[in-house]
Amino acid sequence: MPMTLRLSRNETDAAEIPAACDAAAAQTINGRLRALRDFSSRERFARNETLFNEGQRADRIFKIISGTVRLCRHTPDGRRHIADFMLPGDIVGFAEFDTHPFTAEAVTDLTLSAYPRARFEQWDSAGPELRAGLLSHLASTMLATQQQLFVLGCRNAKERFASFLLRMADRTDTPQGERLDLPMGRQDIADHLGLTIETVCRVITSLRGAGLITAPNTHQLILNDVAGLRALAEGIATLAA
Amino acid sequence: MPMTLRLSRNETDAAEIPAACDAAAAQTINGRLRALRDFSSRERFARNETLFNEGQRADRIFKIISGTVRLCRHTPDGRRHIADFMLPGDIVGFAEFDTHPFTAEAVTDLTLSAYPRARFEQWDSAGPELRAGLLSHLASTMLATQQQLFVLGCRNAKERFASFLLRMADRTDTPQGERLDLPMGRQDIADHLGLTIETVCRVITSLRGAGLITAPNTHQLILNDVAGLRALAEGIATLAA
DNA sequence: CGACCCCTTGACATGCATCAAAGGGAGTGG
DNA sequence: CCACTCCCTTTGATGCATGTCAAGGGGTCG
Repeated sequence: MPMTLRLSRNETDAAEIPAACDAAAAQTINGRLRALRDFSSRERFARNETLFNEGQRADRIFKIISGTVRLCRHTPDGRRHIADFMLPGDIVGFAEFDTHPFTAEAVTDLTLSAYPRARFEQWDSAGPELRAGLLSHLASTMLATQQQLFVLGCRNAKERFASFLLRMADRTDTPQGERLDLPMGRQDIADHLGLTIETVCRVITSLRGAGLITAPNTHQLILNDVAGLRALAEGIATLAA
Repeated sequence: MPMTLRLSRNETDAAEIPAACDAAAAQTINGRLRALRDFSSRERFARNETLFNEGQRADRIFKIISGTVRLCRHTPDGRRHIADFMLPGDIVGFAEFDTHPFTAEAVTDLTLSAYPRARFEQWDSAGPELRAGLLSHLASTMLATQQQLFVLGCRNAKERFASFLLRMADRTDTPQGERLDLPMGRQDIADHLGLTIETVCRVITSLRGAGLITAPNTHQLILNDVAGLRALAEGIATLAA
């Protein structure tokens, strides 16, 4: 979420509608990217490959087509923090200064489109819609980052994990009872939530014991009780078990 | 830092130079605010007064003239998280959507200028400079938020406090050996760093014991060894004591 | 079938929170 | 000017959530 834009489902969908490819559409972010199609390149990365490293020059904008990316930073002594995961439709690398503030790695096999940033930022042709779209996206990215800050600042392990699940379900439009895909491993989740892998495992066990979730397999969870999870995430409820 | 803009020292200073009040200056953020002078109001708040509450309509932009503001959120069960402190020169309320995502309270007695947001956002007259200025400020705000996320995600109490001190010293241009003003109380620092007030006190005691800092009084600290503090903050060094 | 990798669980350690109480410092009233 | 009071800070004693260390367990790929 930091330094990146996340497109709302609506806009992403709209971007796929050919009819939207007119002059007005070029004034949205996705419209602008579409206008740069001829300058873009489709690329693939294998699991755990690096898209770019922290400090590297940020001259391209990436739009995730399929797969998941993690944005992470490292401490000199080897600890890792995952600022956020980027899902299909998300855009990486737009809001940075000239260098990337984090490393981007493929969590799964990955397909993306890369656009030259310099062209994207030729503002001369940018209309008020694009400007509004950019500010609005920056604001929502900001909001998400601030939310995560709140989570790390105030909440315990179960609350953090519940927040994470709810956000993932929300981002992927997964309703209660459906299988929620978690493409990242436990260690990634732990590094995102400021916990250890063992604690994440224990929390999952505990939530499963409470009936809030079901775990068909390692990378899929079913949220049985979204309201309960929300109560847990908000700190309204505590888990007896 | 979240949802807010922080002006670099340079720009703040430039804003005070009358000669800068020409057409070009109206294309910077501070220039734009100055152009709205006639619509602005100077206001004062006493210590602990509330500027606005979370969820309240965000129709004004505030520029801190003197004093300190805390931006905070509360959990339903009473825990509090301070996203950031706003210092003189900082701007609050710019990057939000239509409602404030947090509560703003006066840490100390406070003077500020309030500007109508609607007028600020009449983009018709905005040139490329203002646009660049806005994006650049959003990006740096974002960077700071992400940095704080990293701190809360990866670091222990001493490291967090050292990071906090270094950032405060940096924001206030306080060099090593000079008194660093900490207008906020220990509880505020604790809520900002995701710690308890007792832990903050113990950390201070510990850093003082190590000679890294001196504490002339509660609201002033002297950083005796910025390099040492930086090593601590980065996780390179540990404190023996 | 075996090896590897990741996940899970258990036992133990510890950093920080919690609970409790004493120690300033600033403002107020005598 | 001093004493009182209130609020905040500091320190101490103890407990708990989470980290650390260690040992299986299960799925996947060759």
